[in-house]
Parts: sequence; structure tokens; C-alpha cells
Amino acid sequence: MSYPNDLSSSTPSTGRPGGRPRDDQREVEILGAVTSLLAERGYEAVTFEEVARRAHASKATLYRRWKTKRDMVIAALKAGPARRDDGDRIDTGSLRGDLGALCRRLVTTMRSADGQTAMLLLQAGLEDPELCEEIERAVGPTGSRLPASVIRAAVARGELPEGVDPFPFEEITGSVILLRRLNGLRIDDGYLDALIDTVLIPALRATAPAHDLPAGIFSGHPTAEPPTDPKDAP
Amino acid sequence: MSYPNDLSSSTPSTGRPGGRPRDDQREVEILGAVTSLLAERGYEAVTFEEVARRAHASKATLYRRWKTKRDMVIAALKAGPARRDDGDRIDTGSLRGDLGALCRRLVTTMRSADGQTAMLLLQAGLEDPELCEEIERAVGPTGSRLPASVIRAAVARGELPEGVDPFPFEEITGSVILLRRLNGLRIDDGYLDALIDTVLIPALRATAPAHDLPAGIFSGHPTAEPPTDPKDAP
DNA sequence: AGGATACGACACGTACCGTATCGTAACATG
DNA sequence: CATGTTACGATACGGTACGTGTCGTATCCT
Repeated sequence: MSYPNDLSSSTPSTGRPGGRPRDDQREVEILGAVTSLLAERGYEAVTFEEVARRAHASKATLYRRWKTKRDMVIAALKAGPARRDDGDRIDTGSLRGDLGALCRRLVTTMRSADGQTAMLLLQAGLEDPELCEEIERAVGPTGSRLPASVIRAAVARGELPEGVDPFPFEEITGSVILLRRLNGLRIDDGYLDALIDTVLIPALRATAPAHDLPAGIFSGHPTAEPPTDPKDAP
Repeated sequence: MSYPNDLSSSTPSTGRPGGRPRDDQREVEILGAVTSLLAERGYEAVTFEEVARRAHASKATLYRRWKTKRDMVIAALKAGPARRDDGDRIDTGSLRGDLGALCRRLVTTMRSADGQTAMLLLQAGLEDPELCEEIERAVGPTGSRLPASVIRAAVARGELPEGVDPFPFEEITGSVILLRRLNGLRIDDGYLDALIDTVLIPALRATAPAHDLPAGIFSGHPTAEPPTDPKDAP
């Protein structure tokens, strides 16, 4: 009998203690192969056979750890380095400027290797909260959240009322930019200006009197998922 | 030589006129098989072999028409399943109500297909504006656009100023709902209310003084941009 | 009548899947 | 140290889907 990893551990996670232990070094190399394959050729190209070839491992060694390709990819993503919060303070002197800077930084992040990987996964169309977490990890800290300092500065300047909630920004900015990039649509200054002036700023102002707004998709606290049955007719 | 359909025609679309013409009835049956397979088991399960089995057709007959699964599925979507004709008229008596009805219709639309199909539709629609029209016509309004009638009614009620642009709705609603769907995040009434009250309505109001807003990604009038490959160096 | 094409059926080689079976290696326990 | 248990690489297996090609037959155009 074999004992696949549960969703995170690298040790057999079940069964009796005896016997040869799993080689953690093998696991590192395997997940490295998954990561590079993912970055080079996308989710589609991640194959048990190809991963085994690249890692000079046996398929049995892979199946012993992960039952599905999905599990394997998720494990590889989790093993990846965590994004560090970009320490650069955004402070251009105006709310419009700050939001523009955030948007541009987000676009840059999405062009980076990890952003690419995240988008490739989305493009693969797998519907998965784990995937969401990974995307959040990749692009969340660098541009898709609205720092409290930006809000405070805008309030101090009188550009926003008190009690603003970052929900609109964290829900919308990342989503629309991600989707536009994914589809090769232009994201130029004219577009960003329209987004900021006609959407983000009016929406942020409107959050002041509101209570109990949900968490934005890129807020870092994504809301739980309802178990959706994948089969329901049109 | 074989002559795949271009994106819409059901006739050979190229080559000399002579020879036996394609059987339109076969095509109807084949696309019906695709549609039912799509509904029953999702995009993944749509397979040339399985479609051929269900339609009692030869694989050659399929490949003669469509070069890829993508093309075949698009043709099936375009041909449309039996339409649900709940009156496409949206008029609840208030702007909030109308936007809520549109959002719920969009959620239904996106739930009626799996994530991959939804992405496929978006991408295909961006490349081929005609496809959007045909789908709206075939399966009814999807909820991704903001009908002018809704705007007019809201203006008449004094809920919106004159000169409102649908950009915020058509840019944002589809994006956030699609992305939440792809990530398996919850889309409930509380969320939709927050989206409508703190984002959509304030944003729509703010478009009145603006000029030359871009076209929303779900507007059906994609900005004519070369479909950029999602992998290009920073 | 002759040419060209569509159609169903099937065969072919490739790729990947998931499982299984080897022989060998590495540990845990007694 | 002996023994049982597990990991590991290699390889084989039957299955499915791909994309192409080749039959014989059917249907249409000129």
C-alpha cells in the first residue's frame, strides 16, 4: 500500500513508522522540476512522466506522494519562496497619484516570473481556492492591496472621508488588471486614469458609511468557498 | 486536403466548389453531442473520440470541420443550447434592483459553464466580437453588459445623472465575478450588494462628466488590440 | 460520365495515465 | 546483527485520447 501526502506534509503522514524514510532531497528536486516546467510551458505541460524525466525520478516516487497533478502543482507552489511585502512606501502627494503608482506596480508584478506562473494557472481554468491563495501570495503584497498609509494620507489631505474601507480597491484592481493582462488587452495610462477616476475613488468614498463589507479577493483574507457542484445545466 | 471551418461557416469555406457538400444535419447532431457533453461533464470531457461516439460520426468528419477542441466548442456554444427565454427585459423599478438582477443573471451564466469554458468564452469573444453578438442572440443576455434601457430608466427616476457611461459595469462586474468563480470564492447576495452599493452605483454616477472612457472588457466591443501572448519579458 | 468531396470505419504511431512488479537501498526494531 | 518494512529507480502493462492516414462507398457539381 502507498500513502499519499495529505495536503502539505512531506513525510508519509500515515502508516507504520518502520521502513526507509522518504528522501526530502528528492522531493525538493521533484518540486523544482514541477516549478520550472510550470514556468516554462504552463500547467498543461506538467506531466507525471515529464516531471519524472526531469527529476530523474520514478513515476512511483511521484505517485507515492501526490495522487493528482493538481496536488503536485499545489505542493510545488507552496514550496516556492514567499513574496516579501514591498517595503517601498507609496506617497506621491495625492490619492490619484498613489493609486496610479499602486496599479503600475501591480502590472510590473504580474509581468514577473511568479506573476506569469500565477496567470498560467488561471488560464488553465482550474477552479480552486488553493490556487487563489497562491495568486494572492504572488501578487497580493505588491500592489493589489491598499496600504493603510495611503488611506490615512488621503484622509489627512481631505481627499477621502473617515472610515474608508479598502474593499473596492482590493476587490477590483487586481481582478481587472489580471484579466486584461491575461487576455492581452492594453493597460495604458488612459485606462488606468479611467479606472481610478471613475471607479476606484468614487467607490472608496462610498465605503465610508457602509458597514460589514466583505473581504476583497486580493485582501489576503479571501472568503470561504461554497462547495459548488461542477455539474449544473445551462 | 481538408478544409477546416473558419470561425463560423458550416460550409467548407475554401477550396473548389465541386464534390459532395457537407451534411448540415450531421453538423447539428455533432454540435448537439458537444453541447450535452459540455453540460454533463464539462470542458475536460469534451473529446474528439467521445463526441464521435455520441454523434455516430467518424473522427475524420470532426477534424474536417474543426482543427481544435476549442474551435469545436466555440461552434457548439454559438449554435447554442435550447435558450432560456425569461424575458430579457430588466426593469425592477430601481437601479439597485436592476443591477442586482443583471449580476445574478451573470452569476447564473458563469455557473452554467465550468471555469475553463468561461475563460474560453471570454477569450474567444475578445478575438471575435461577432461571437458575442451571436451568443447574446442564441442564449439570451448573459448579464455582462449594461443595457441602455436600464440607464435610461435610472436617469428618468433621477438615480443617475445624464451622460452615464456603462464602462464601470462592463469592466468590473464580469471581471470580478469570473475571477471569483475561477478561484472558487463565494458570490452571495451580501457580496453583490456591497459591489453594487459601494462600487457600481458610485462609479456609474462618476462617469457622467467623463469623456472618452475606454470600452469595458465585457462590453462586446473589445479594444482592437493584437492578442498579446501572455508570456513576454518584463 | 467524370472529378471532387463527404462520410463511416478502422488502423497507425505517439503520448500520457495510473498501476504493478522487479531488484536494490535505507531505515527501525528486537 | 537479523528481520521486517518502506523508499527508490527502472520498467512493463492496459487503457484512453490524440492527430493522421487509408480504405470503400455515397453524393454532389460540371
